[in-house]
Amino acid sequence: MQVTETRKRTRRGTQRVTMTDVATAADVSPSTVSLFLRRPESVSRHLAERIARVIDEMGYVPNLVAGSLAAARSRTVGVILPSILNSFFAETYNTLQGMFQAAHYQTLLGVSEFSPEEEESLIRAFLAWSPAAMVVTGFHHTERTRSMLASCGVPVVEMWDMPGHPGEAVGISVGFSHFEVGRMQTSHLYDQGSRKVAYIGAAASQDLRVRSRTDGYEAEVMRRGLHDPIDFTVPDAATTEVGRWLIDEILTRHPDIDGVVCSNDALALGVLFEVTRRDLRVPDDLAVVGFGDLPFSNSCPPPLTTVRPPQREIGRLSATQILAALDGVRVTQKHHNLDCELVIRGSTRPVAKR
Amino acid sequence: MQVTETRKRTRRGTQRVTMTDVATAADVSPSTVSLFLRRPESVSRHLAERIARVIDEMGYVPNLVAGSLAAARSRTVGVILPSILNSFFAETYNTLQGMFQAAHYQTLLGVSEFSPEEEESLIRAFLAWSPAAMVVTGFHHTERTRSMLASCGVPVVEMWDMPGHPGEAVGISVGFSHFEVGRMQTSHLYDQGSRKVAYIGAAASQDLRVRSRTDGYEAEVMRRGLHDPIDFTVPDAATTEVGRWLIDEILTRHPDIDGVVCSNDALALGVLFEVTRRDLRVPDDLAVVGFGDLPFSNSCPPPLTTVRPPQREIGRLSATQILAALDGVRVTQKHHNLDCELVIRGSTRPVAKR
DNA sequence: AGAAGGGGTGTCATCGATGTCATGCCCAGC
DNA sequence: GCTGGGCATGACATCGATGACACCCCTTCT
Repeated sequence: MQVTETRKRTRRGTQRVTMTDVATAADVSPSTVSLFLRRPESVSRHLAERIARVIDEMGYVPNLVAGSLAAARSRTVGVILPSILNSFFAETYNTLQGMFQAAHYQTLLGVSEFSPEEEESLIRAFLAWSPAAMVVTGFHHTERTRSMLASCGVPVVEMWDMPGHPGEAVGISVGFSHFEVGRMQTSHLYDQGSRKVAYIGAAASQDLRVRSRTDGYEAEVMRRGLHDPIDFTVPDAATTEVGRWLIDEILTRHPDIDGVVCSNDALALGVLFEVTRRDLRVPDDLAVVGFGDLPFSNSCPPPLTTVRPPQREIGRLSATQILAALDGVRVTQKHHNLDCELVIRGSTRPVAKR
Repeated sequence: MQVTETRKRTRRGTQRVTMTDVATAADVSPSTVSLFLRRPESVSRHLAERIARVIDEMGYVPNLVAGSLAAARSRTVGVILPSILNSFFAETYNTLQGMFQAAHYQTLLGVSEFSPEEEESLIRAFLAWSPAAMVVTGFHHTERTRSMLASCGVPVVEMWDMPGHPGEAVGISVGFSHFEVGRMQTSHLYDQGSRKVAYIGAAASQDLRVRSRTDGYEAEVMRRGLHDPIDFTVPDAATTEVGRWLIDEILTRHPDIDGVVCSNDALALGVLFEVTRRDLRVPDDLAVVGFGDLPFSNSCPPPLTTVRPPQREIGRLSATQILAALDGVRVTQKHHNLDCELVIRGSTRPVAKR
């Protein structure tokens, strides 16, 4: 019967295999193991093979907590999204995650539910983990968030928006002009024949980007000068249900509108549903333009004309900027403004012209 | 001109305010500060106030990395979801996050894109951070994932499914029977008058839960014995577009079906769109039942009959179980099977009966 | 042949907390 | 007035890595 090793049981101590265990087993020093893990090419082939074999045999998993403490940084990138309820940011997130993973950084996701306070608490929590970088959505932060981000000493990207004035962005910005989106949506409706265009929006109380799009709408309406802006924007979440309800309200009060701009494709879908119920024809009686190009937008009857944000490109560029900064490359351009694409489909294109 | 303090610059050393700095400023020992942060009630009021003030003044942020290393665990819970593209899991995640936050645990989200290998890599990364607990989706893991989860020594919850046989679950399970969902969907169609019911599904190659629902469908079809099962399930993502395409295929090959079960409401929406285009009436010519009760399901024409999974309850119960385990409560029940609700709406209820 | 150079490996202090245990203080009880 | 107990506080070793630097040994150049 084997005597149980009376290893000097310190107060703590896990069963975990440590780097020292590996080093002992491979008959090298812990530094060599550490070096092997970080820069395998600077360890001789001979030892590298032996260490690799021992690591595999012992099932060694490096303790990132200890590593991060010693190095005062981690291979972790914090990402904050406002919501995962709609698929708006999903593509961007997937791109970010993919690129960071390829560079051996781990992505951690926090969801702020559009609340700057919640965002602050998430960022505080992330920073306590000494991340290598942070990616946040938009510029709408609390004062404390701004100062934390400004002073944390890691690269920060604010994505999905474009700074309206200098100093609005804390870090690098990667996004597009929501004002321009609103203008583009509205302009397109006039161009294809609408003469009285209304706007419906949702979630504006929380999402300042919706507000910018509305501003773009109003500017374009004023420029055309055919009528006063008609803006029905509510603080509720942007759902199909709310879209139905809003268009219902608008059609009751302004039965003569012949075009509607929606802050979100989910709302636009609700508009299509309600308009169908009322036996109006789209786009002949009412042209509809949305924003987001959500998964259903191409398959509803009629397919939805919409503005497609550069979701993937935002992710790609954000990750590129951060990885460059982490590699010590000096930032040449702090703000990256991308273009959105107007995807013209059946909801604004008269059937005759198809 | 003030002489720069020639503090003995150790090789590393951040500008960060440490607990020792706070202790010095408050004229107490670091242990007391630590104790105050972890159990404020066991520090005298007098000191507590002083420490709190100093912490606030100095803007001290505890270094969770150091804390986790010392404690060999962290106040972090890792959650793995298969996807954030659809809003399926969003409600569950929000509930989890909310409950963990209330208990001062931080939630970290990883997205596996339905890939067991990707899941393994995420779990490996999370475990390297010594989380307090793990929440994963389903039972479809790699062998290494299973052994990592089994041996990591923290509470593990597998959610959104029900073990089909003992040993399928590694940890605590919180979910429902997808087989039963498929059965329920199918049975409802027969009950409301359908005589030939087809099944359309997507993402089944990755998502075994879809497979279980299909099995439920087939079992019910066999039980009724009116016809052979008609199953069109494809590996593509479950989008509206795919739904249109699948129902198109089915109606071409089996024009006589009068009911269709969809593995997902997004597919069902595509079915409604395509059926509308073909001038068929729902539910009179074709009854449709979906799964998920997505945000649009109540507002499309006609509103979609669907099976609503207990999203929030899954989150609530998972968090409760984990928090109990972390509090040292012995687990009394390892498997929690919840019920889904059949939400009957216009897509299966004949208009006459309304 | 001796000096210079350089790649590979080991030593050791250190990162910033935690948790155990010792200590000191205060007060009640006899 | 002395003892004992309980509670608040402090000292100190420790968690598992990293990274600066020392060192060794072998090659190459003069």
